[in-house]
Amino acid sequence: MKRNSRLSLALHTLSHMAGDPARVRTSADIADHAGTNPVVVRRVLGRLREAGLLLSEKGHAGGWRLARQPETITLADVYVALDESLVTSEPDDVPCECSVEHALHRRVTSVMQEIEQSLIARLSETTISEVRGQ
Amino acid sequence: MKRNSRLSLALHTLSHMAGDPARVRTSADIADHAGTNPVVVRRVLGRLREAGLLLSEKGHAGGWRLARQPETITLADVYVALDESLVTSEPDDVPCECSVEHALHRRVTSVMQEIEQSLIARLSETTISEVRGQ
DNA sequence: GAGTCTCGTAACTTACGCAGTTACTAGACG
DNA sequence: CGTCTAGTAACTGCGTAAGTTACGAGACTC
Repeated sequence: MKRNSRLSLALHTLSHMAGDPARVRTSADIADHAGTNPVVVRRVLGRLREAGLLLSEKGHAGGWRLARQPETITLADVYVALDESLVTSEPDDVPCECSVEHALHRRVTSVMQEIEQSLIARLSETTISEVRGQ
Repeated sequence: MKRNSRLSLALHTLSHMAGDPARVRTSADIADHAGTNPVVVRRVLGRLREAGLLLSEKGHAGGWRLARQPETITLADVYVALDESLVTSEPDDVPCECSVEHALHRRVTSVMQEIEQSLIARLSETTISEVRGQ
């Protein structure tokens, strides 16, 4: 995918965790299963920890585990935690005097934001537990 | 923006054309107004020509103009013509044996496609003529 | 306390896409 | 024939993200 590399890794990992919440996994284990690098895993999962979805512990027997019951974590929680966005809401950095461009930008941005809300609403209908059962 | 650079250029140009459909514009004129390069303009508008939205003519007094009445061209037509896509529908190139990943991929792709259809439906409610009037 | 295991993070490399640019060809007009 | 335009190939530059290496900070075992 494109921007969904992080999202795929996060969802994949959390879905597995939902199947065995007690198990603590190291970033090396996760990276191995996902076919990537431990540092990449820590970068991505670090965002989920900041969002309160995961806990991480250093040292012997340390690693990653869910911070909440898997039934309470939705795909939307993960999407939002990773700051994924369709709109990219740039701060209108171009000081354009063209009224057509302004009107257009407002229109498109408005539709995009509405669609993004629909996406989040749809993603929030599925929890990371439910995905496993397909 | 990110992937919306082409879309912005296309919509901006077509909105102006909607205000004066008879006028033929050169890629140099368009590039100048949009703050970009004639080759970039031809690349982007070329896609719209392939989609039947624009006509282009070479030679003296040549240039670009609308192929249809501006009232019949919607923002969705432009979006689709540019092959914009939220899903990026990769052909599942990873031969992953992990059932969790498969279930996840199906679920996310399904939601994304549904959302993309909503986006196109919303964009099709506005024509390039209407944008001018705000 | 020494050794080991883990996360946290900085710094660098690599890959990729896209805008921009240059330069050329192909038509169209006068 | 000269010029004006689009069409297109080829290259550069830039930004983003993944991958990699390296090291520091805690936490546990002995």
